[in-house]
Amino acid sequence: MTIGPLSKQTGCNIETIRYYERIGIMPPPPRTEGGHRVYREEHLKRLTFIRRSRELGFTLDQVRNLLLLVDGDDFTCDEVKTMTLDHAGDVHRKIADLKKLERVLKDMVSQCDLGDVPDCPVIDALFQAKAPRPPTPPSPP
Amino acid sequence: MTIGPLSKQTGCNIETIRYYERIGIMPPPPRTEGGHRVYREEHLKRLTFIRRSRELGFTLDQVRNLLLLVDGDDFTCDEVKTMTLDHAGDVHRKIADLKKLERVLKDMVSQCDLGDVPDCPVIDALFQAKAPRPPTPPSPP
DNA sequence: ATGGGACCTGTAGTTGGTACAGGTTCAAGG
DNA sequence: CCTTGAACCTGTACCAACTACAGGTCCCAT
Repeated sequence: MTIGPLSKQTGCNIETIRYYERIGIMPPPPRTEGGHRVYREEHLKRLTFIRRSRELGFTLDQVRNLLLLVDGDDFTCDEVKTMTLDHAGDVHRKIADLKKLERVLKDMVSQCDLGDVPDCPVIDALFQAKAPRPPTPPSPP
Repeated sequence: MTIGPLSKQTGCNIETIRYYERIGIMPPPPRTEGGHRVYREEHLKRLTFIRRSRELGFTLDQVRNLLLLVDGDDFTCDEVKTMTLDHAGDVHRKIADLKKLERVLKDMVSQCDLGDVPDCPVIDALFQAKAPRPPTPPSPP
């Protein structure tokens, strides 16, 4: 299998495959006389693993670690589980952050819908450092 | 105000401020005889705007557009609202994607907890291209 | 033998900054 | 007035994770 078919089967760009080889995450495959890369089943498996991990949001560094575990046959399921849970935690935090963001964006826009506002409330909000609406006005003195 | 105080007041790195100037998103401020940048209130306002927009996840390109609207005094609140809603949509989609991701990661890990499994289910799942559990069989058309 | 598609290497660009190195200026204390 | 050292200057290189060429070579079907 040359690089084209491998690309098609994995959905991974040709340039990306060569990139993965350059950074040492894919092993350099044997070549034809003329220098074309020739891949076999094992490469397909490995690249699938990498792509799938990337899709799941693991960084290339994390993928490298996962591959180390896979390559040495001494890995414990527990190490893998820990890495995955760590990553799940990251994802969870990112979701929370984005939800806050969405809240703020929608709050800003909702000001636009009140009609009868003088300036653009979104722009106004952007000119404020932090806290577009002050966190509930100070309780009556 | 020199760049140091501006940095402190906005929470924006000095190098980042100079970077913003280089890419033309902050105007080049006047200088002292010796070449030090001297900022005034208007720069503080603008940089605050940029930082706040970035915190809310607008790309620098989007910020550039927002600033164009702000700079020309002919902007309509509606344009701003549209941009913000577009961005909110992006954020919404990202949240949905990440939730799916979290689901998959947790599902993989939960296989580990069933005890009595032969190999590492996470690694096994990663070797599968897409759909660790096939997505509910094709519904009839 | 030839045409053209697939492949090769190497370099540069993307986004949004950060990190130096190596040199200059400013302002306060002596 | 002079010295010191903090703050500032420019320019370049680096990060992730690719992508996009340019300019050249190879493979194989006709």
